[in-house]
Order: sequence, then structure tokens, then C-alpha cells
Amino acid sequence: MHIETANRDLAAVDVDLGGPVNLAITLECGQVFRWRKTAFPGRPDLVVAYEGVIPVGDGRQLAVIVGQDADVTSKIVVAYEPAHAGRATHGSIADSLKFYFSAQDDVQTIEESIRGFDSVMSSAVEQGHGLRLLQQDHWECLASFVLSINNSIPNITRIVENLAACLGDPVGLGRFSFPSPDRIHGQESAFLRQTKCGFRDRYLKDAAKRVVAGEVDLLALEVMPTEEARERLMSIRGVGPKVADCVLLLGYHRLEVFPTDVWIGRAMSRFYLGGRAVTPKIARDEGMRRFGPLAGYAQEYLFISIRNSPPGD
DNA sequence: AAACAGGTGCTAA
DNA sequence: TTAGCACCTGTT
Repeated sequence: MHIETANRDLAAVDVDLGGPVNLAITLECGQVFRWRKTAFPGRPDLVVAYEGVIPVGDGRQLAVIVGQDADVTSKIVVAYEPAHAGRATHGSIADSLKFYFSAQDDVQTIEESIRGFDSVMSSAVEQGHGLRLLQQDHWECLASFVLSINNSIPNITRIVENLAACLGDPVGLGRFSFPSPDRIHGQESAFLRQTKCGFRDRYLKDAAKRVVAGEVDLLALEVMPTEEARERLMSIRGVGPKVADCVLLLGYHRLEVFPTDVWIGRAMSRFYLGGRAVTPKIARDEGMRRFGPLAGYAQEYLFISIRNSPPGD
């Protein structure tokens, strides 16, 4: 398919993920920081649309617009600028999207299983229906969650976008790639501060340095046992238990991990630990024990649920 | 405009 | 082992 608009030439491809997807929930739940709400050009029927940047193989990135109609189905439509697609073909771009959106996850079954735990999770799944845990680029995920330390989602988004604009390459739609570790490692701290990353500049640089030096081999982590990979990630300054768990879940699709931030801590305390204040470690252990191999999805539903109705509301 | 939100590293008990 | 503090930016 082909779309002509006033100032750009877009190609479009339909993608079926084989199970429900809700783009708004998936792209705005805080697992990823590169997507913005937009209008899908020439397709007023696609009332939900987001513009972002995804990996398309060989370390290349491409700006895309993804859209869906008002219903939560398994179908999305993807548009991109062919001029920026490089060697990626129509078909390979569709495949890249299937991978990114974890088409291999049977989310229908996952939702049913987690619903079955109790009324808390049943309500949480209802609110998060169509959520998909993504499979993001390893480095972008690691860097993004280093930037998430003691920071809010709008702020993280702003910094990531600044980094791309300052140090990335054009990937279409006026967007820029997320800069590689060596690009970031080469920058002065004073320069990085311009992106508003604040005190996280040295953490970001340490992460970049360790990756460039091969001391943290992001590809090798793929085949490492989760606990070992976690320890390796935590050897980076600025990567503690929460950031490591986010990278394992969202960059390596280790669905058994249960990242525990203050919100999840509150949720676990309120719903499962008798309301008493608990350490993040206790909350995490309880989450992993309860939800086992589905802990990652459970965590995200819980996050959506607790943020919809915070304690003391 | 002062208070607040948010993980991690570091130092002190 | 853990408690308490500093770190930066943006919002209320």
C-alpha cells in the first residue's frame, strides 16, 4: 500500500500480531520512551496512532507510525518513509514489528491466566487489556532505564529525545536514531548535561564505556541465566536492582522478573502484604513467588492498575 | 515559591 | 545489614 501526503511519501503495511494489542496501553505504560501520539496520515479510520523509532535489523533504526482502529484487535497498520528504509524490505519491516511487539507471546492466554489469580489481578488485567511487553533494543533499553533513575516518565522521554536529536542519525519522519554507546561514550559530561540528564550523565557514560569496552557484552546477556545477567548489569554504576530488572524484562524479555519501583512496592504492600511498609526486595520476592513465569506481565498490569487508582485516592 | 517525586551510591551507624 | 542523605529537573 502507498500513501501520498502533502509533504512526504509513505509506504504502509498491515501487521497481524496474532493476539490482542492496545497501542495506547502498550506504548504509554512507561516501558518505552520513544512514542508520541499522532494522527495516521490519510487514514482517519485509524483513530489511535503513534509515531516512534524501532530497530529493523543490522543495528539500523527506522521511524514508523503505527495505528489501529477503535477496537482492540490483533491488527495494526504501519507506515514509514521508504527513502529511509535502507535494505529493509516491506516484509522485513513487518517482521521487525512482529518481533518488537512480541507477536510470539500468547497474550490472550497470558491475560486469562493472570485474571485467574484473584480479583485484584482480574481488575488489573481488565484495565491493561491489550498490553504487550515489547522487545526493545538492548542498548536503548539499558540507557533509557539508567536515565529513569529518580526521574519521571515525561522527563525521561524528553532526555531520550534530546539525546537522539543531538547524537542520532536521521531515520525518517523528522526523527533520529537512539545514539550508539560509542557515540555517547565520546561526549563530554558537560555536553550530555545539555540533554537535561542531570547527575545521570556519569551513569550513562559508565554504561556506554562498559559496553564499548566489552566488559558488559549485551549480546552475550541474551544466553546468560537471568540471575547472572542481572549481576553483570548491576556491575554498571547507576544500575541497581530496579534498573537491572527493567532491562531484563523489557530488553531481554525475561518474563519471570518483577521490577519493583515505588508504585509496585505500594501495590504489593496494599494488596498482598497486609498494608505494611516493605522493602523493595520483599515486594519483588513476593511478586516473583506469586506470579512465577508470568511475573513480568503481572507487574505491568499491576502498575497500570495502581496508577489508575493510587492509594489514598 | 517551597515542597515534592523518583532509584542508586556512598557513608555512617 | 541497613538508615539516611545527596543527586537534577520539572511540576504543583
